[in-house]
Amino acid sequence: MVMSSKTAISPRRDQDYPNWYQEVIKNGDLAENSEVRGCMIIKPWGYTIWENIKNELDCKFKETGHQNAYFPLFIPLKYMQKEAEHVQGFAKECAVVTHHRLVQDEQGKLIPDGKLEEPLVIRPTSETIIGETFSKWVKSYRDLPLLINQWANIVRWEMRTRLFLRTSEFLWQEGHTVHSTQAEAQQETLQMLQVYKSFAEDYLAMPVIAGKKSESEKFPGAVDTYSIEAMMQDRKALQSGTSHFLGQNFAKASNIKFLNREGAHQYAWTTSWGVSTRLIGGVVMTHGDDNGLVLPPRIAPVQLVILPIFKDSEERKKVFDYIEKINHEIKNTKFFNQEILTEIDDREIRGGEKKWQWIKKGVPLILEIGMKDIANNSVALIRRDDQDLKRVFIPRDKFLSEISGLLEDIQNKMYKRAFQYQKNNTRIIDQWNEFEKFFTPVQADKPEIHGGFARSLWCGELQCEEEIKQLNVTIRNIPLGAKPESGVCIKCGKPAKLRVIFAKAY
RNA sequence: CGGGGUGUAGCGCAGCUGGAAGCGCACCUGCUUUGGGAGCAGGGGGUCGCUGGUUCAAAUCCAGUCACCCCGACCA
Repeated sequence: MVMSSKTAISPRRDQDYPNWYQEVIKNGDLAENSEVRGCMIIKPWGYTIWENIKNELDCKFKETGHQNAYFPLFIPLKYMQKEAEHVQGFAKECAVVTHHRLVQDEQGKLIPDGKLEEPLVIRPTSETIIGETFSKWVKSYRDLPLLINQWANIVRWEMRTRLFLRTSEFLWQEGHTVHSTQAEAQQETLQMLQVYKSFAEDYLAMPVIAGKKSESEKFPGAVDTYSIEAMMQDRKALQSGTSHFLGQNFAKASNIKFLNREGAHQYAWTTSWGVSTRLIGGVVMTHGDDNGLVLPPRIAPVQLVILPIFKDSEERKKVFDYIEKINHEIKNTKFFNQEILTEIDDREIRGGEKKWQWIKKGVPLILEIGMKDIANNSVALIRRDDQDLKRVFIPRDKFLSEISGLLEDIQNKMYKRAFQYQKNNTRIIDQWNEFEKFFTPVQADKPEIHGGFARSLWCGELQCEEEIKQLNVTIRNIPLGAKPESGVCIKCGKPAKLRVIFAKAY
């Protein structure tokens, strides 16, 4: 079939970004919508990416002293009620279980029966039930710090959903820790934020801005919420991870108390932090191009795919012999101390289509091997991060000695490109009219890609924040480590010291 | 909950002035092809959302009902 457009994905990013996103996921075989409203089916290619993310993060959590545990999916209604702000924040999006069996009516239809005394809420997050548990585990300062992580699914009944970015059910990890002092809990909060930041940058090649959330954007029940914010290619911000200092709010709500060295009862200090399958959406929108997904080598399910090219069974045998040897030698080299993940695609599909499938799946390196290569003792290599997808013929031995470096180079270039994009679309703005113009599309009916991150001064008042929201722009965070400045608020003109990130967001 | 729209093959759709259920993609078989997305030939696949009504005859007309989508509201 002749493609009507030159790119593998249609529409292109500049034509219709949200639609492009959906198409990349479909063509990249990451996930699909399920029959269950708002829920997604994560397909093997997408799930392996999640497993890779999970494995790496899990190591980092353990390196920082955390242990995994598992808590119930069902939360008794009365637990939810314990922290006032928390209830308010989640009440509107809870799935509630009210019955515990099914019976058949006269027509043979199944109907719920056996009403529960107390309804159960499917966890939208686990602060409450973990808090209840921790109150039993923590008796003495000797029990602290308590550093727990859970890998789980959670449910938030969202009105509008988008694959990976916002679904009713999603996968995540939630860390929950208890500390004897405020300072230690605050340090933990920032430490895990840093773990997220370096993971996003080193593994996902996704540059992020770490900072503190404004009062209105905080996690319900938290004292302070911190986030990492990434810029997508439509220049909108994606909150990619959060870390919360919960103060003593949940300790008081769940009665987490301990005896200190002086023998006095004291409420503990807690934190929680999480990242989710949303990160995959972030990878798609940070690196994807008009030919589909582009995966950072460090989380790619397959780092190099080998495509055999032959005409008949005689050639087939020769090509496969050559390929097997090369594959074996590739496996003897390492990438970040791990065996390079290769796949020989021997499916009986025509070569061109096969290649494009891998391009759309974002595999970092594609190797084509045919009779020419055997004759020349070479390989044909395509780099996925090369916009033109040029085929380069290089000597076999040269390729083998360079493969690890090639993957590293792809990883680094992907980060640099994304970093440059973020930088190019971040502006210091100190005039309201410039701010307004920055965030207003030229075509009102069909907005083009516009805006970005505005670093502007803010007085700290909720009212200004609310007024700016009229533009669909919110404070993403207040970057950490910023030098104090004196100036005036972008909106009201009153004295301001905080330079914050304003952006449209997912 | 308001405003608009759509339900026909796995997906995307046509058919809608009533008269034998179709097209494209995907799938299967064969032959020819194979380093930028193959060609030809053949083939499989349907409770036309559901219920009722009008009619000799309903995917088509009418009524009801259910589901989903888009724009608001809500949420980030």
